[in-house]
Amino acid sequence: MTELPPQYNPQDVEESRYKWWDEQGLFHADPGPKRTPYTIVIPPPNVTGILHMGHALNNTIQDILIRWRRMQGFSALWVPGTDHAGIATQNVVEKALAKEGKRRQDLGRDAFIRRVWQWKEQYGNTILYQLKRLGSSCDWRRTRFTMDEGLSEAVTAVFLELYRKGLIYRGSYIINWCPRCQTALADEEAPRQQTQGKLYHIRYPLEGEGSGAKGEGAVSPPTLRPSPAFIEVATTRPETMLGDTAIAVHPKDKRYKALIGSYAILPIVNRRLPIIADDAVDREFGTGAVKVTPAHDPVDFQLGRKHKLEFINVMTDDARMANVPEAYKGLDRYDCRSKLIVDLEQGGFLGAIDEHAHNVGHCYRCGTVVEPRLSPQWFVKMEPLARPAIKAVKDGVITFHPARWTKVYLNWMENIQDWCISRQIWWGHRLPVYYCSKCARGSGLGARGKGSQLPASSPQPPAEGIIVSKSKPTKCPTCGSTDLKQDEDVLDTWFSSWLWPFSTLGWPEKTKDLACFYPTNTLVTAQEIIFFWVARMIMAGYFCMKRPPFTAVYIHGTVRDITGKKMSKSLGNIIDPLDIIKQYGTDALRYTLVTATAIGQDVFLSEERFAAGRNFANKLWNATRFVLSTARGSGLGARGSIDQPPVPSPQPRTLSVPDRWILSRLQRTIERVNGSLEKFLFNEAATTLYDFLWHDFCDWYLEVSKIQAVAGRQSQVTSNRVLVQVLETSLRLLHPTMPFVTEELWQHLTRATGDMRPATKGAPSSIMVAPWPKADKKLVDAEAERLFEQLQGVVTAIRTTRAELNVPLESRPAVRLAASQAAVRSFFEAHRPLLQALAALGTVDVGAARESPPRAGSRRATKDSGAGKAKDAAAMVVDGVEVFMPLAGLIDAGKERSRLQQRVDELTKQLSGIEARLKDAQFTAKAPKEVVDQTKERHAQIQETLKKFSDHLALLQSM
RNA sequence: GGGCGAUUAGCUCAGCUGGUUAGAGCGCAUGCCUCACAUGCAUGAGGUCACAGGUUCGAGUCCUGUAUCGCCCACCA
Repeated sequence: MTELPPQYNPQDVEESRYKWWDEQGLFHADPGPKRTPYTIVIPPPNVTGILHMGHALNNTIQDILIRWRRMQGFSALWVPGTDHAGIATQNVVEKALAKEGKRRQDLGRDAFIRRVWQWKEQYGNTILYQLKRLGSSCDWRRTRFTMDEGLSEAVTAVFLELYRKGLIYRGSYIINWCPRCQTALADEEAPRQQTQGKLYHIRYPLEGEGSGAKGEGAVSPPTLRPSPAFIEVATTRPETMLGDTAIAVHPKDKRYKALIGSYAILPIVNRRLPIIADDAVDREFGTGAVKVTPAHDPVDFQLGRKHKLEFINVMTDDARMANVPEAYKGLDRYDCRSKLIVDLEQGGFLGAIDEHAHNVGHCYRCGTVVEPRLSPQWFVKMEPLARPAIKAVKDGVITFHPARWTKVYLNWMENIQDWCISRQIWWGHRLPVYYCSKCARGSGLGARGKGSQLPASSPQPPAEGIIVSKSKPTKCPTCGSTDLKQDEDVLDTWFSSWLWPFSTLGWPEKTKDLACFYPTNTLVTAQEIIFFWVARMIMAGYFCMKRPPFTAVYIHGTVRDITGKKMSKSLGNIIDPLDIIKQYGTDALRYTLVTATAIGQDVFLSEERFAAGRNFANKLWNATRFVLSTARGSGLGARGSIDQPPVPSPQPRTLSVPDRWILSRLQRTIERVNGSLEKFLFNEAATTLYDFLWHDFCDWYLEVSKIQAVAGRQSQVTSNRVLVQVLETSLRLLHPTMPFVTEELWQHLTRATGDMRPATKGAPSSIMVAPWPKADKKLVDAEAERLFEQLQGVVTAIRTTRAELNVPLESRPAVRLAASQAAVRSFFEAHRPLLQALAALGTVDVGAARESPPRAGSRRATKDSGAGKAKDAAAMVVDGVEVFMPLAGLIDAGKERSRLQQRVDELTKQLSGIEARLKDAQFTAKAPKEVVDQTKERHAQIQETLKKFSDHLALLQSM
């Protein structure tokens, strides 16, 4: 056994230890009937991902759960993998291409896709390597990618099945369109920028109010003398008025109430526009009346659907006017705007023009103002899918932690919108949809974005010429034509990740893995993707598997910097987990992340906090060094001294009070850690162990053991056994949180003491598969805890006084202790050497408490002067003068008793009062039912509390 | 506008179903290189638990309101 260096250096152990775990196959889980499965699927990071603190927190939590369950004996499987992340990945590769001066169009679709795969092979596993640095114990043999063959098959299978059941349909949708790049943009690709614009007020004459307009197409050219009876609307984009098909007002708006249901006339075009009512209209803004252009505005689009309005597309791909009166045809959108302003002015339709700042989407690539645009897309009808997913959560089949997310989830699910699943990019799962050019001729289906005017909003019977098929059909089933083209679009990234919990286990094949590990147990993720991912997985789980994908969802907080901002590159406030690992070690990173976050609360991080984790690891390292050295010194090494694995309990009769105390504290720690982990209170589990190990074990027990070691052979051996047992057990408890340092120390400790053999023959001996500690109720020892606390109280009191009086260590003052309890007195007498050593004292006399403490010559009197009562106190002789000090711990025992007694008395009295009232027939007969119920409830409550207090009191009195 | 969260020591935060004297880490002060650890040990200072009401024998904890900060969603036509 090599000597451990006095400082823990994580760099020396982490990478090689991880490799060893992996080589030993410790991350692998086999499906089998022998053990209960416990499964987690990773939220697949983007292949383009670079590890950030969010990942670090997310994966640390998953790893804690999986390591904990693995040690508990579950067949614990953590499925890793990555997401193809359509747009993000395509962008990365496009950027690389741009450096060569090429665009993806220059390569063509197939070559570009090949290029993306190349990129993926080369860089796509970066994030997975980084997860390994975190210590994640994923089963890497099962690593999946959302565009794997198997997963792609799953995607197609689901699409086909949804289509067969009428849950997939084609319809129109508003997308962001860049007229310059000629491409559709995702919302995140069209960031909104504060822009100074103008708000134009336009007057629409009311029909039948004596204006020139008397109905559709009745007046042409537009009248130059509008009636004073008009409705005024406001817009920032006047050119879109050419596509208006309604005017909307708020249903409760008094100004317009009378107009609802009547019509206005669209100036210039002279179209009849119904005046409709909708809550979405803001009465305060502008004039309170809104022009509705369903084909050119997202909100208007929704209104258009809801009120079944006409959708008129008035622009071409490059944002020139089309489908409009001759005078405007072909004009650029801004030229059209200028011309319209002039024409409206001339026609007397123009009201005020106000300055107006608003947020406008701009193309992330060229900065052009994007144009919302109607476009044919594919949708999933969600409502039928949502029903079982709502029920599962309402029935508690799936639970959210913290519970408050349940409401958020249900609220969204109950108002669910259909899901637009088609994306106009190249990287992704291509839609299994084919068009027959012959059948589809003239319907415009093959051509995207040429001003489609079909506002389908519900499932439609399969249109002619559309074939949904697993692979390309040889000919059109309707007309027999062989001229078939696959849809150009790919599916939304989430369309593959919503299948993740079962597609990674082999679905649609019926695999052993699927039978064993599905449904999974816990899903760990952040709040941002509850809708995108969590909700959809639940729906897919019920649709495909008829069972929930998981039973618990743990939502952790967002990692923020110290000022509360989200960490992001552009803000420059990133703390890179890999830097922290390098500087402080992985365990420090994990410990700090976990302790920094209470359940579901956001995490605020500053770099200094990681030092605490590093220090803790180092503390453990040195505690183990000490325990090893004593084990060697007492001949405990080279096995034999400890007989039965895991670690036998030392013989109770040889145990001292401190031995019993630390063992008792250990049992409580085990229970607390278990309870915390069950409730997802990872911070509590970690700090419980920190407090126990640092303060109870190192600060007190370790020091005590040094003294016990010199007291005699027997106590030395016992003490060493206890040291080994407590430390070894604690390391196991801490392993899920701090895997590396615990494994390292556990290896040294078990090898030196020879007490740990693999549970299964032939299995590698690793803390990863060592049994999870169980609390031994027999070792819970309230008496020992009480007595040792007395000792701590005395030692602390003496140390405090010494510090205040500046008594140097070398001068070892004599002390007289006065204790009122006989048990405490005999304990002190038996542990005199302990007191002497821990408080650096000379002689220690123990006597009964006196009626009143002597005052003569005292420099420091007790503040408390409850004369006549026995006082627990200590008198220390400093420079020939006796200094008296109250013993806080001892006095409190008495104080607490009387306080408790008082409470018990109070409660008893109250209880009998309530009982009397409940027995009173008049009360129960006459009082309202709720009052009686309330009284009963109160009765039960007090009874429970009383019992708690009485038990505590009885315990105190028994000592 | 809708929803949610927070407000506890100088700083960053714990405090689960109400019940001993409200805790930790960092920082600060004092004394210690005590043979596991100076990434350490001992001791200490520092809190009207945002504010105002209420429920209760008892409130940091539960209820109502106010103020401030923050997040998510929708969005100013």
